[in-house]
Amino acid sequence: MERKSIVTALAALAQDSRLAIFRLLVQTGPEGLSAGKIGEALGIAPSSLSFHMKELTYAKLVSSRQESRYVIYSANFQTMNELIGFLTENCCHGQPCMPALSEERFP
Amino acid sequence: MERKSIVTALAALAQDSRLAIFRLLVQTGPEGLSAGKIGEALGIAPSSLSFHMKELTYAKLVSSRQESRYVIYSANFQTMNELIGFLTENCCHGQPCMPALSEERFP
DNA sequence: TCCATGCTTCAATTGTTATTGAAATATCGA
DNA sequence: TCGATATTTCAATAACAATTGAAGCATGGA
Repeated sequence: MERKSIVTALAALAQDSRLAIFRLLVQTGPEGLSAGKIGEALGIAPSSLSFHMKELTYAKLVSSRQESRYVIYSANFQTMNELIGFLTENCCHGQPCMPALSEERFP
Repeated sequence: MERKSIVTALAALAQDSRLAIFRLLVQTGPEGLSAGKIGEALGIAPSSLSFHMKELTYAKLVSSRQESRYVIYSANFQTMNELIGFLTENCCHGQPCMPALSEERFP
């Protein structure tokens, strides 16, 4: 993942509604949620939601699939990981620095 | 860490220069770097750098200390971790989802 | 085929952010 | 004390992002 894509992903997450959407989808898992459910769960107007989903999709943080007349969105876990990896890469010259923080992060 | 602080931190990182600054400081470790060194390393003008450091400081992603006439900045690792924790919290309802990703992230 | 539902697109408005150069402040060494 | 170095502040400009409501486009059921 290149630096430009990382900035795009961070910018996509750096917004109240989108951060809430992304987290909801992360917690929901691969089965995802329809646009309608997301909007309802978070109190976001349809056109506004659509705008935000487009940003998240462009940043490759979520994927969508059509299911009859619903659009189902789900989190893209790989992008999330590449993001985290980028931020922490080669931390402290690779020297031991935070032994307490290496617990399992993904179940 | 509250959601508002998370958005602030993400917004601080969602910018080319600041992401580069933060990464440089993460890789440098606790000893940190002076403002001048950072600007020189990344080709950022002093006033612009100062603006960005203020953003990163406000977001608690970096800390600074005065050392004679230099200002030394260093990454705030705790904030970085809280950020990562927030994004991945309760991933997939807590069900196993990505066993391959649990390798140590911090040396 | 027609209507209702689910979602997206568009245009306008408003607010926020980055960059620049010049000026200010503060510390150090001669 | 004076000049040089290190950094921050300020004001102006230009670019970008979020929200709203109305209109558009599919899909599915009566």
